[in-house]
Amino acid sequence: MSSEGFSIKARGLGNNNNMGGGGTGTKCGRWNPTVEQVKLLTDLFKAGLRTPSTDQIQKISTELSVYGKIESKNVFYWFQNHKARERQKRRKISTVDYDHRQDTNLSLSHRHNPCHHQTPPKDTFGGREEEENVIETLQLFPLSKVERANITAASYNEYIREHVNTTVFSTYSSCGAEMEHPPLDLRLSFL
Amino acid sequence: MSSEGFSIKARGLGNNNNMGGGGTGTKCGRWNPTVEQVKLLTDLFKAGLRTPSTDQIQKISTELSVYGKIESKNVFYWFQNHKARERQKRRKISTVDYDHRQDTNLSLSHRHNPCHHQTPPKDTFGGREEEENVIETLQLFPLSKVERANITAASYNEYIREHVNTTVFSTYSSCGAEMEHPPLDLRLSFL
DNA sequence: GCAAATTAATGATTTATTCAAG
DNA sequence: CTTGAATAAATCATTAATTTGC
Repeated sequence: MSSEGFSIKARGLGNNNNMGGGGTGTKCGRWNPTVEQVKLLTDLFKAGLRTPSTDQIQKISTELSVYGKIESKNVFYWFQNHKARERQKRRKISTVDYDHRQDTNLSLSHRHNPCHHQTPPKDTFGGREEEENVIETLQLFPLSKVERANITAASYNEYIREHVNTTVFSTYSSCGAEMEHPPLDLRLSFL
Repeated sequence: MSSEGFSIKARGLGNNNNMGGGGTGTKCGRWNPTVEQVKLLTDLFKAGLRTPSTDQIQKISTELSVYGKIESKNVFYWFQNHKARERQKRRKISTVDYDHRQDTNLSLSHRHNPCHHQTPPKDTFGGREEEENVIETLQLFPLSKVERANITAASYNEYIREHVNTTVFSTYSSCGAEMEHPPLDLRLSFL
């Protein structure tokens, strides 16, 4: 696998430098959203938009470019981060609710709620403080048709190639029913 | 309303469960798993166990019996249901997607296209917290119809790596936030 | 008041899970 | 059972806030 023209970002402190040093015009550091941009993005998020499609990202990006430099990826990342951090924020506060698997909270052990996994029905909506229920003008539209995404192996190869060059892990073991799972092993000892 | 109900649990160990413990007078209609039981079962499932053998079921059952009443069949059914419902959940989403999930036309580029798959956070099962109202598709006007090209964290990443370094336009037009914010509906009209 | 030093936010990447299709 | 796709979680890195000493 010959690496092509990708460069690996030096991780860890070490490389600092002052990109954009001169500060003249081209500041290549990172996107720095203007208040208008953030406002719009936030509104969209509040309206319920969580993971915009490429098309939407494109439109949003174009629209926001009026307020300043911006790229599609910035929009994409913004939603990823915002979504994750809102969730994270929530999680920190309410350590309750249902079982909330994972987390491996070491010291989280009680909660005797006869939880029922899967209570998917219409789910009791509207609880979590985020009540920004879609505004009337916002309509949920069933977009067009669909097709299954058929991605060729090409992309996967590239993906692998990228990672192989940076980190060698590919520890796909998947031998049998059990896989490694640190904290879990202890609990599975009885099997 | 201040019925409280759930308050933040101090990280104490507490431990209660055992409601009905030995099945004494408990609502013995059907098995009502305790959190510990669900936790372990979920962990096993996550670890890859999908269809435990009779032997495994027996062991699991025995192990879980310390947390409360349980029978082998409960374990058996749990796995059957969990597996089926996880799949069902996923399918449901895909079906819904039939309306909006456009997909990438992968036959377009030779390299790889960024694709994106929109998945509503209906991860109700054990864990993801789904708070905020999530909307799969947010459309103000029925204009968009054929969308393709989707994005994904990984692929977008590659995409960026491959094609980045371009489109660095400095469209600084408005340097500041001056201008009131029009109503949301108007501001989102571009979508 | 103003910068260097420190801390808080948050943009950008990487890694780990998960479900499904072949 | 292998591999494709798509996240969400975790982490890294840089910019804005702020604190602090002068």
